[in-house]
Amino acid sequence: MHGELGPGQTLTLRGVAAEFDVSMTPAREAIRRLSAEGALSVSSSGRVSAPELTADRIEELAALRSLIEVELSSRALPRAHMALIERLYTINNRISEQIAKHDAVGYIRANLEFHRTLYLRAQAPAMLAMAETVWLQLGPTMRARYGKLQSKEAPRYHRLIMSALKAGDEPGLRLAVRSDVTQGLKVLLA
Amino acid sequence: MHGELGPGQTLTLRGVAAEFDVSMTPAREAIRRLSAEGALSVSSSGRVSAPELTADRIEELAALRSLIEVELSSRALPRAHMALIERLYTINNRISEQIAKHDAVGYIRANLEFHRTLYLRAQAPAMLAMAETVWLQLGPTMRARYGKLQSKEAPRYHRLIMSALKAGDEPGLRLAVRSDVTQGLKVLLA
DNA sequence: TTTACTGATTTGTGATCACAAATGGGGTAT
DNA sequence: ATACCCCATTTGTGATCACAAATCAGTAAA
Repeated sequence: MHGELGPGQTLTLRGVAAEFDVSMTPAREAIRRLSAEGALSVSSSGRVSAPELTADRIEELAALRSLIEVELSSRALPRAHMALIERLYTINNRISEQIAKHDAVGYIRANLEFHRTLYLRAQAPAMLAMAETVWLQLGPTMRARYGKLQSKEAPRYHRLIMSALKAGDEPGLRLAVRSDVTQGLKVLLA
Repeated sequence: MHGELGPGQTLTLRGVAAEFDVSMTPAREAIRRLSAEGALSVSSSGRVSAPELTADRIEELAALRSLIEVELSSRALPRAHMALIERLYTINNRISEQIAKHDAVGYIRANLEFHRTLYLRAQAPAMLAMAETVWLQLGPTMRARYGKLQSKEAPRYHRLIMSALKAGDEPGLRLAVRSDVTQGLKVLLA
């Protein structure tokens, strides 16, 4: 999810088992679970690797993000009080720090935390799980793109999201979230 | 997905292994994979069962169905030619037959085939997989409800879906699909 | 009748192993 | 230089096992 694996990077059962100092059995379960969510792809011979997404699939996943996350933000809006918005500001500053450090994994992690913090307020665990499944699938690709990008500014639409939250402006919030996702898509397809 | 398991019904590794005449290992992988998708829930002690959904969660899953399936139908519309629509008619008749036979599992299966046939045309595998994950989670609950319902008529909105397809009417199609899902939700919460 | 306890049984977990298939590299022939 | 082939090694799969925890039934006490 955080882009610790690049697209196409392969994993072996014994490798993962050794890395976490367990036997093959738990490693196998973890890998199979991630494959079931589409986070890892298995070749016909059973070998597992981080997925290399086609442009079509990236577009699909971005469309899913948009559908689900707009709904999540909309459901979070009535429950969003000031403490939450301040927390979002803090996280947003952390995002800028990670960008300054050129830390791709840190950037992705902080960016997702921004979104998750907002969506947790929606009290919609099934939807949040769906959104996270999508993030999981996009992780390796995001890392590959953001790793190459130098000196990107902090996500422009995050400020719009926060001010729409503060104003209780639902249409504005929906638009801001959709724009943020779309902007992310543009980066991935650039 | 088809409601062969009722809500709360428990599964054991050794039970599934014996049922399919394999060892515990493949049974475990299958069960863990289904748990990862939310199709089975695991208790804190690791025991697995078909999920018993709360009303809140059912509403969430129905909202997800609506979001994703409306989008899928919309993407399928430009590619839907006459042969597809005729196929939908055939499946819809099969649905009526299953209702007449009071076969809950057969009804669910045919109903999902109707939707899947349409959505396959969208050429959006990631979205379809998401929709199927939702169906998977709703399976046991649907069976429990439809099993009790006697003499239900065939889904009213399927005809609307087909005529909107024939007319190339996108807003009408979106509305018809949303109505069909909403109608299904009403049955589940009744 | 209900509650509490206890021992037999069931059950998930992690580990290990044998085996077949796939992979990858080095050498040979064209 | 390229394509092909062959063999050592890696890798996933399914099976089995030991063990601890949880579950369940049956009994006894209140």
